[in-house]
Amino acid sequence: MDVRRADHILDNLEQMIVTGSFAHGERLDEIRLSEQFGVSRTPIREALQKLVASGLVEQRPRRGVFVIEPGPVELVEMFEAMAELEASCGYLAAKRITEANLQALQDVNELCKRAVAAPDADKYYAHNEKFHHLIYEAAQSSYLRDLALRLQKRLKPYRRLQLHLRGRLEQSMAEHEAILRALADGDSKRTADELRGHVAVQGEKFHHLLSHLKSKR
Amino acid sequence: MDVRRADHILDNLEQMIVTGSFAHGERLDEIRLSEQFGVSRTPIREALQKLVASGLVEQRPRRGVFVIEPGPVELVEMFEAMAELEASCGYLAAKRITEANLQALQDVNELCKRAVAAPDADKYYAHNEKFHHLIYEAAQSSYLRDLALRLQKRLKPYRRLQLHLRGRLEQSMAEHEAILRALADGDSKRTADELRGHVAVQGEKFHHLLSHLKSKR
DNA sequence: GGCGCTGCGCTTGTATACAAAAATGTTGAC
DNA sequence: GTCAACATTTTTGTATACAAGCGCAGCGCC
Repeated sequence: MDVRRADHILDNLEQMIVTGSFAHGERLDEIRLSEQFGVSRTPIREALQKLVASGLVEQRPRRGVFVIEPGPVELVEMFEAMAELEASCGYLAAKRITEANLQALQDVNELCKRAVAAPDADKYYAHNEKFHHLIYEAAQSSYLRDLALRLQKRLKPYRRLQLHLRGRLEQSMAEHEAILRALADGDSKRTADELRGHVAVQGEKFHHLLSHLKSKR
Repeated sequence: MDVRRADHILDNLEQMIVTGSFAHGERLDEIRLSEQFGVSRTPIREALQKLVASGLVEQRPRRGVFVIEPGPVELVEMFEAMAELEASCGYLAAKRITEANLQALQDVNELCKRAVAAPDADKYYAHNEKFHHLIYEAAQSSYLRDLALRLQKRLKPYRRLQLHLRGRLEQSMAEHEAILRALADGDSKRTADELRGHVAVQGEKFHHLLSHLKSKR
């Protein structure tokens, strides 16, 4: 089953952090966590190290590890980087995509379209994610793909927030269509631009959402 | 001094791996390393975990960690990703670069030019690195900058190889000039293209070098 | 009253002991 | 001679014990 307890703990902690079980800047107490998970400090520390490496927490020597709640600036930067990574994947994908890949993308996009028509935001979210994963794959560069996957995962909780904005689903679909056309044409620059815009708009929407929430208080 | 032994060990191991102290696929023996460094297995394991996270080694559960010697395919993919990251940084930098940043770039480029004239490959290498770092900074996106820095560090040992190819220094300088012109013009797309080409050519040269070495055997 | 010093407790970092799984060597049957 | 099953050894993963630095309260000094 769980051959290594540390791996299990890592997944749990990751989940807890992204779902906000810890306050901003809170110290992750090794002893408390070890009691909570029913293991010794060793596997806890192992998991914490990996969290540090993944960038979810910050380690201050001899002080402990603290959860990093990225501020607005960091988040905008991350969305920006995501836009660039997607643009890069699209740039390469346009040159290398196979008929089969393109067909798969169109199929997934069809599913997206139906989710919009429903409308079923959750379903759309899932298919949309698949759509982007297919583009990462089509770029045929595992290093770039892994970068994109990692950052996408990191941004997941924030991307979800802005999905329920009115009209966003329809707009997103239109962008998908444009991306598909560019890919089908094998136009790498246009694909890159369309993808960059598609992701950047998410960052902007998110930014608006943030300022909105702020002004409300 | 060395408040945490594990950090020191990590740096050493990193160095040893990139300089080829270990054979391809060799298992990093925890006990041997702990004797070698004069510490217990605990800090060794901690360092190994970080190496796993950084992608220099691979961990197979209950088997140990093994050094990953990236094959030709992986290396080409990494150079490709580097080209894309640099292009992205350039794209953003062209929109955001300040006069001061631009001047700093031009100054460093002047140093590069002198190193070429000398010719001093080592000095050129150092200044060239600074040149690219300045571009990462000018992009004003710390996330993207960190990605670029990490991959650049990873590719360091391979990039060095192809620096002594005849005529490469002069060609590289010409590319730098083109990049600077595009940046000065604030032309983000041209900057991206120039940078992509500049880095991609390194990857290609490296590829040629590889096949050359292979055919020689 | 404010400030710095000192000692105690708490937490991290490291060493060692133990458990469990994989690698390896040995023996015996065919 | 080969192969498979078992025992031994080796190595990873986890628990516990110990060391060492940081924070903070209490105390004295200015």
